[in-house]
Amino acid sequence: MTMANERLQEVVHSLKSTKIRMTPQRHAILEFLYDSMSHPTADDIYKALEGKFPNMSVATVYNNLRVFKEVGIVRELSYGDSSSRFDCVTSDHYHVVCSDCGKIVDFHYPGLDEVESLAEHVTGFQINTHRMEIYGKCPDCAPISRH
Amino acid sequence: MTMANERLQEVVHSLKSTKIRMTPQRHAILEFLYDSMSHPTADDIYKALEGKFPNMSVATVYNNLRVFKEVGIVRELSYGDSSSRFDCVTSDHYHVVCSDCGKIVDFHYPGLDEVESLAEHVTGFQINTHRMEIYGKCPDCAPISRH
DNA sequence: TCTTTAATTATAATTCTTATAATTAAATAT
DNA sequence: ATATTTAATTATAAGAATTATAATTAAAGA
Repeated sequence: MTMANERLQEVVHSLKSTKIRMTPQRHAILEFLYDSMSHPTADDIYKALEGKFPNMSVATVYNNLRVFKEVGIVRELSYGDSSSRFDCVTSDHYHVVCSDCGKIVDFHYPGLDEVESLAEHVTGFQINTHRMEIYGKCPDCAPISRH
Repeated sequence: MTMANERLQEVVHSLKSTKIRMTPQRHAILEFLYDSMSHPTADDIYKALEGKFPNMSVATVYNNLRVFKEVGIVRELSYGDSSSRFDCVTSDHYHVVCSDCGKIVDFHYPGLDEVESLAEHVTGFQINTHRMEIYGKCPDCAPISRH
C-alpha cells in the first residue's frame, strides 16, 4: 500500500465520525487528489473521473472540494490563471511554479514559523497559516544556459 | 505632496517615453491605486471612479490593469476568492490576509532570497520571484482574547 | 428493511474577465 | 493651431469558471 493510499484511508476513516457521508464520487475525488502529484483544477478532476462516473456532475466536484476544504483536508490554490487548483493538505511544502507552462513542483523547506509570529506581532492578526509560491522557468521552458 | 503622489508622478513620467498614452481614465486608475492602501479589485476601482467617469467601461479598467501589469507597475494578486486584486509594485513586502473578511495588510519582511536560491538548486528552475501570504483573523474578526 | 436526511444530478443563473467593432481622443507632425 | 495617425475608450456580446436551485437518488442508522 502506498503512502498516498495510507493517508487516504486515514482521511476516509476520520470522515466517518462526521455527518459527512462517504459516496463513491467522493472517494474517487479524494483518491485522485491523493494519488496525483499534480495540482489539478476542478475540471481536471471532472475529466479524469468521467470514465468511471459518466453521469457525475461538475457541481459534484465543486461541492465536494468545498466540503473537503471546510474540513481542512484540501486546500485551494489560485495562481494567476483562470481556474483554481486543489491540493491535499499534507506535510508542509511550498510550490515552485513555471511562469511559462504552469507546471507546479513541490518544494520542501522548513516551515517559516518565525514569519508567522512576526506578522502576528506587527499586524495584530491571529495567524493560522501561510502560503508561498516561487516563480520561475522550468528546465523545459528555460533557454539552455551554459557556464 | 505625499509619497504616493511622488511615485505616481514618476510613473506617469516614465510612461511618457513609451507608446502608452496617458488618458484621464488611466491617470485616475493609477491615482486610485497609489493612494489606496487597500488592494482593490477591478470592480472596486470601477465603482470608485464612476462618479468622476460616469461613462467609463469596465473593460477600460481591465484593459488598463493589464497594460500596467505588462509594464510592470502593477501586480495582480489572486487569492482563494473570486476576483483578483491589484497592487502597485513598490518595495518588497508580503501580505497578511484575513480569512474572514478578506482584509489585506502589508507586512514588511526581508526578502526570502535564500528560499529562491535553494529552490533553484533543488528544482532546476530559473527562479525569478516569489510570493507569500500569511493568513489569519484580523483584530476585528478575531474573538477577543484575554490573557 | 424503513426512515431520515444528505448527496447527486441536470440545469439555470451568476460572476468575473476577455473579445469585438465602432467611436473618440492623445500624441506628433504640419 | 490643425490635421493625421493610431492608440484608447466605449458598449456590447461572448466566454469561462463557479454557484444556486429543485428534483431525484442513495448513505447511514434505527
